[in-house]
Amino acid sequence: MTVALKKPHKSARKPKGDGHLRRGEILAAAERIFIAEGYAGATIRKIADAVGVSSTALYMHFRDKDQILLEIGDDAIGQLLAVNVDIAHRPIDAVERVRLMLEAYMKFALDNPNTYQLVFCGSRDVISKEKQAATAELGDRCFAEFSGPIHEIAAAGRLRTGSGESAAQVLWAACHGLVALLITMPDRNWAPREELMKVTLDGLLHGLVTD
Amino acid sequence: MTVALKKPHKSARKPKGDGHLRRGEILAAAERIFIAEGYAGATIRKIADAVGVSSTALYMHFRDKDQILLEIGDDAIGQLLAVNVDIAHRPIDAVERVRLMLEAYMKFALDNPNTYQLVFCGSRDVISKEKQAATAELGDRCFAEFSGPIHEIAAAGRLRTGSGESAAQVLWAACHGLVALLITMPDRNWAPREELMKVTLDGLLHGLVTD
DNA sequence: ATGTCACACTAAACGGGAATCACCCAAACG
DNA sequence: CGTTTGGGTGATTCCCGTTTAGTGTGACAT
Repeated sequence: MTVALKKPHKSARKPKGDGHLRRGEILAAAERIFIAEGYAGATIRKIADAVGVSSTALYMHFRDKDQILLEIGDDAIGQLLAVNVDIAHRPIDAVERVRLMLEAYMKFALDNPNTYQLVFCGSRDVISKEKQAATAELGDRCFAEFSGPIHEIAAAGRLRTGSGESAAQVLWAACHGLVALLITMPDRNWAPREELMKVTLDGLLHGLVTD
Repeated sequence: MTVALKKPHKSARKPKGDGHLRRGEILAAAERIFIAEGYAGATIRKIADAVGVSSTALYMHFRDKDQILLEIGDDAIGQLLAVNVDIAHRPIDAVERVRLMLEAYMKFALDNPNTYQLVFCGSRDVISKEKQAATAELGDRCFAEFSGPIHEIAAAGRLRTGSGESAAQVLWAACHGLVALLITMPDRNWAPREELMKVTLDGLLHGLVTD
């Protein structure tokens, strides 16, 4: 057809993404918007607009909105896992490794509040369970890395109370609670964050572990 | 009144609610649905249907959906506050009062997971800040009641580290974290709940308070 | 060159959410 | 009676995620 000669491309269409390039663009735009505006703010249409593509196009590359955001969450947990693995290999006391991991965890949460909420506060309302398979698996590995040094402590008979497993869960939960509250209620009269983190870690580690 | 003798008016309309009776009906229906199906499940239309009234009618009695649910949340916090006040007046050691309050808090959360999430995990996405005035105030009083015995402990010089305020915040956060995780990730391999709660309380209290 | 095939993409629509609009009806009051 | 008024309503608006049906284009076989 002569059409191509008359007008180069009257369509405002984006050129085809070579390979799976488009998928990456979508993820990048989605992450940017999600980080800035949270779950509800990151709508399919907004993401599509940012990429310069129709909203329908997102469904070529992702099953649904949750899959996009969960993939972002997976990335984030992946980073966390890497940090934990790194700390796990350091030749320092197990208690110190535990402390470093928890500090990194809380720092991550406070630096990425929306992503943290998505992954760790995702109510059953918002994201259905089946979709979280990959995320949950990464989370498990993250927790396993964290449990390592704690089981060392337990094996050394340094645990004052409870099993290694419950100690690990309790430590995680305490840190989760702190950052979750700081994130969801930022306007309360909180003591300085560093002090809260320190009191949490010092208090619990001193309470759970004999030296 | 002859009204009652006349025909019951073929209109499918509900008879006028005397006083603000209708408002209570709406709250009751909303609470039932919300407890069973969570925030997203409790839609305006569903609540209206349950009451037997058009969805528009809800806006006669409430500014918007969030006001309905927040009122339910306020009720719940009110109960929590009452429990805390009761415990606060018991003639027992301050540490024991703290422990009882936190146990009651966690029991409340686990017994009312949806309500707990609404009030204490409500992301900024879901419920805008301004609307939470009453809820926040009740929460403050609840926390103040909880802080009382902790400041007693601090004043007695029994605090191992940090201020009374930070100790109170950390204790609250740790318990919040535990129940929040139990609620949002019920399928993980948790240690028994009683053990987790015990380890959290024993650990932190032992770590923070000298005896 | 030419058919035709597959794919990346689109516009339009659907169903369902919250919220609003313009009305309406019956009771109460004078 | 007429008027007011407060508790209602159905239709509508706007936005959401998602689906459907169709389209332009590049690649490849002929």
